[in-house]
Amino acid sequence: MEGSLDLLRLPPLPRAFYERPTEEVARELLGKILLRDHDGRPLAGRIVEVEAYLGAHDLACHSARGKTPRTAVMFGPGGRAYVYMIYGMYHCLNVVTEPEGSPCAVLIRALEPLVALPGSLCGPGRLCRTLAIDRSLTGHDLATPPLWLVDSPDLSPRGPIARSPRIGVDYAGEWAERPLRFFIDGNPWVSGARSLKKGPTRTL
DNA sequence: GGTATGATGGGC
DNA sequence: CCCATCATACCC
Repeated sequence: MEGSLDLLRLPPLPRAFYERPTEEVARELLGKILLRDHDGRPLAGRIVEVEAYLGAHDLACHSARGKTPRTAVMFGPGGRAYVYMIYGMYHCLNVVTEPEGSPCAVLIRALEPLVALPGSLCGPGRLCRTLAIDRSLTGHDLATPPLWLVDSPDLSPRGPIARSPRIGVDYAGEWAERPLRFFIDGNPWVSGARSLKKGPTRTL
């Protein structure tokens, strides 16, 4: 945990970072660092895999079915957390993007651990379990503890970025094929290395 | 290497 | 009924 104290001092990403086109934010989130203060334990990981969800027209995006209590946070300003429960057992962490009224988000799919951790950060469900992230954090401002994002040019090498279709959204018609999953090519912490079909992949 | 399936709960 | 998932079981 020696390095964690330095991480805690890094300035958070400003709201303006998130209130831009979602695909741009998704790409630039690769390499950024997610910090979690859980009961005083500092946890940290570097983002290596994300998916962009482009709003009401994107049939894979939860906001495509309109504004509901669950998805309301996506309709608000950028830079807040949207956490939902999936399959009754897991949670997924999203970062709300674009200005108020444009209900878009970026799903955080995998992190590379930066400190010793009690579990895996590979996969959206596992990373939420390991970092103790659940729906109580929906609406949380991701510029403040206990869950926040920072940039560290020295600690955040990005490597070659690749893109592919998103995972688990086959029901979304044409939107299922759009290459809106972004990941650091070759990074061992990227999910889907086992039996998941990743679809066509290309480097940027 | 691969595919199949159950767990489990809230949203619509 | 639907899942933006994971772990386990079983079969090549």
